[in-house]
Amino acid sequence: MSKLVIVESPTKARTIRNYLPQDYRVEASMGHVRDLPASADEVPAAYKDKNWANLGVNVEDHFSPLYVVPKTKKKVVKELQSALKNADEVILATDEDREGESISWHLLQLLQPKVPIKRMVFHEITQEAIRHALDNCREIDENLVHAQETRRILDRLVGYTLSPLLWKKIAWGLSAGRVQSVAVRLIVQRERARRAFKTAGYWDLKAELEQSKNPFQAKLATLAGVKLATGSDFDPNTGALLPDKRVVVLDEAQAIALRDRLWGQPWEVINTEEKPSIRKPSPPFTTSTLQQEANRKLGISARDTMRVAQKLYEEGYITYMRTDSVHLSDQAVTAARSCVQQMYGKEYLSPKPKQYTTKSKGAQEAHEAIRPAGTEFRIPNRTGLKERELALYELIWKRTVACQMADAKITQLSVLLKVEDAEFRAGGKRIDFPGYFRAYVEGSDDPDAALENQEVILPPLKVGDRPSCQEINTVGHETQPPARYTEASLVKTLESEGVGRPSTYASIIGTIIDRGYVQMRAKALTPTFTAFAVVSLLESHFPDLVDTGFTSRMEQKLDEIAVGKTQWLPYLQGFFLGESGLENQVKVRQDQIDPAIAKAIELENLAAKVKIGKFGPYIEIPQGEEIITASIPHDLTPADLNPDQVAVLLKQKTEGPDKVGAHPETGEPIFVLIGAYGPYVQLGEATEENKKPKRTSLPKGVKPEDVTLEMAVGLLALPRTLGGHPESGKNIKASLGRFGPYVVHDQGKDGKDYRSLKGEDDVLTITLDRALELLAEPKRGRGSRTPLKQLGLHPEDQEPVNLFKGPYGVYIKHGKVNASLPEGETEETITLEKALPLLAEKAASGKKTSRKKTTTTAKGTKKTSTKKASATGTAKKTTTKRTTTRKKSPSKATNPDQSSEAS
DNA sequence: CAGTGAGCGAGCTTCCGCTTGACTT
Repeated sequence: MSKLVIVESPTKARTIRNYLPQDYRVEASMGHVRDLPASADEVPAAYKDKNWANLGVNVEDHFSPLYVVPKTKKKVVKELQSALKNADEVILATDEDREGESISWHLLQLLQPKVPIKRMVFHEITQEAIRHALDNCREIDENLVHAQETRRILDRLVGYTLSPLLWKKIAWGLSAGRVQSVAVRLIVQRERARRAFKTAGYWDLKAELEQSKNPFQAKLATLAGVKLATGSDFDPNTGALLPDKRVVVLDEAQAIALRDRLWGQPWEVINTEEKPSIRKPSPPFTTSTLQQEANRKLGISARDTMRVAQKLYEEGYITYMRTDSVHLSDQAVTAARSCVQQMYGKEYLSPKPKQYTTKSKGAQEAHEAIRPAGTEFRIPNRTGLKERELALYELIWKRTVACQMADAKITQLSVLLKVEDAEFRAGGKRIDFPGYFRAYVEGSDDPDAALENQEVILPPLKVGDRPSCQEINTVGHETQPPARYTEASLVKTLESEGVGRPSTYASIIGTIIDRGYVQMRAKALTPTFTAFAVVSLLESHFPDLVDTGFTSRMEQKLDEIAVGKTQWLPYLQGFFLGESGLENQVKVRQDQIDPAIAKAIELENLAAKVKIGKFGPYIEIPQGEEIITASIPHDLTPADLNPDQVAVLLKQKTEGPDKVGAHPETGEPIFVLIGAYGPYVQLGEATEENKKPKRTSLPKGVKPEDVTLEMAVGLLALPRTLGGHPESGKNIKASLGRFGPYVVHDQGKDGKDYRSLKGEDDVLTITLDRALELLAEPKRGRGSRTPLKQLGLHPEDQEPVNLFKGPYGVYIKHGKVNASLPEGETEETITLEKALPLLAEKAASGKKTSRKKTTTTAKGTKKTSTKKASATGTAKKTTTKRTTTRKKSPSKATNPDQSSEAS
């Protein structure tokens, strides 16, 4: 018998195993093990007919939730159950935050252990900390569990009542939620501000001066005693000059006149100022700040940052990467300080060890800040890490070490000069002591601020000096509209408002892109027409829910619930039930909202009306009696749509499409049109008998106006046969596909071998030789790398059975079936004979039902059958039987008498 | 993929947060 310890992550399990006695077995739960049913096919048969089955919460019965084990967690639960059989004690060691406490509670509910149970928490993985935790076990904190459950239920209620309203009023498959809708709204608000922004121009003067042969620069500061306008005097949102600003704004002519008037006049220094200041190092990384900095300094997306960080964590380089805490353990502080001393010397050490305090709203601080792991930090270039992993580790190392370094000491210099009635200012900066600048300077979205650690030298100047003027230049400025959000700046805003959690920042952006609310343009998050429509609806009917303050108010209540100050049930009742509750509010809106209005988007300066249709956005223009409609290409957002483009779309409909010419052989006309998937060429007109004339999209980069007759004929003739393959004799063809131009070697029943064309290739002119060259290159991507070892051919189909190395170990591959090596087998010991039964077993069990998301957005015309679950009645039944289901209201959790109704 | 936009009306979409999975068609 042994003691079973359950933690959340397998990596953590592996580490703490070393610090526990031999008779302790450590397993990982892999996060939550139960949840509300995600969709209809997860609802157990016994609940299918309940009207709340889909919601997963029985609002009428004390908001009792229906919990199921999701398909992906069945395996983990099974393993935990079998581990439990040999245990004489269970120790729940999940994280000490709201979600972690809840995971422990769910494990208890699900496993129903008959042996003693303990709850243990620790914040550091050291021998001492774990021993201490083991000696100080406690009970599960029911209040904290209630707080989590309240959060979970509230999110479900918001998401699953608002989303259906959007389906009815705007478009199929849309979504709304406490977090995503706030994110989308922020992005839409920013775009609105950009649209409303009026660029303003202002001018100033810059003088090139010289004092004792030392050149320096000065900028016009005041004119006749009045301050000259600078960028900060304009409203960043509208671009207009802020009211009540006593400033003078120069236009170009005035600036030139002033320059000419001042030219040749004597200059005099009238004041000098020296202001000492210090800069303090930024706190160590949290998930959010790491994502921001990796994005700014390394150009890595939030998702990739987390992937790389996970790898570093698993390999023991850094501490846990999903955290909202800036706390450093004592050993971390000591390690950082010893790094400073060794690498930079004693004078660079901060006088005292530094601790930072977390400022974000709603932080739960279950973990440390992200830092190099261990009691001694490994020096980045001695780790053997490469590329992104090295870059990210180095970033983390520097930031952590900088935390324990001395402040930087700077002197700001300011010299005021007078010429006629104008005053110029020269600014300088002297770094008296670089301090932590030696290790780390925080990146910034503002390029000017990135110069933080650079000196600006001024010659020694004193009052009464008369420097000579070499040159005066006029400088024009234009106010810039507020920048679109990037991943980094959105995460920053969400975090500071307390919206979303470390584990979700990276996926929030994925969600709103998947739903078709946002497109990524270079680094800028650009909202779509759908986002405009959805945000308008939510703002006018549910303003509270899409306000950033909603989450902070919720968090406040949850905190009260966690300490027992507030009851969870009345809070949910107040939120959902009654006259002003969400349920009724949605019902009322159901009748009030006119879909025609909800689907329409008002954009100023645009005669056309934009509407959200079944297949995406389209424009609508009244033309006399009738209304003309035209699709807007899917990759066009409100930011791109201007009157010119509207005119083109309109013209195509009224005057017919642009004719490129007549086909040289058939004489049929060829047109260029713009549709939802962008510009395309069409042979002949669409008529009753020829409903679908031949059409081909233009290749990327080709503009509709550049299409020649020759090109159009070539495109319409695709796919083009290049000739036979010298070995197989089968045809090689070139064509355009979903992912751009390609060549294909069609080997009949042996499948097709595809290669994408490279940048320099043209699908219309590519030769057979070049195609063969491309086909000879190995396929890109991981699926077709060279195998580690070839085991031989499968006796059934004579297809190769090979060994590959994946990120999770070596696996056997036969066609599409992958099987991992069983315990005890290695690359050397495995043979074809041993591999065959493994593959057969995998093929039998591997009838994956994982539903593939279509890549089309909300409006996508999904062609795949959505009736998978009901189509196989028998399969469904067995699934339901295996589902461990418990309906249990948390209030009953402490009352064992009532839990017998379960299952 | 397909160049539509009305609507017979079955059955479906959708939330947030915790974790790793096994790749790619």
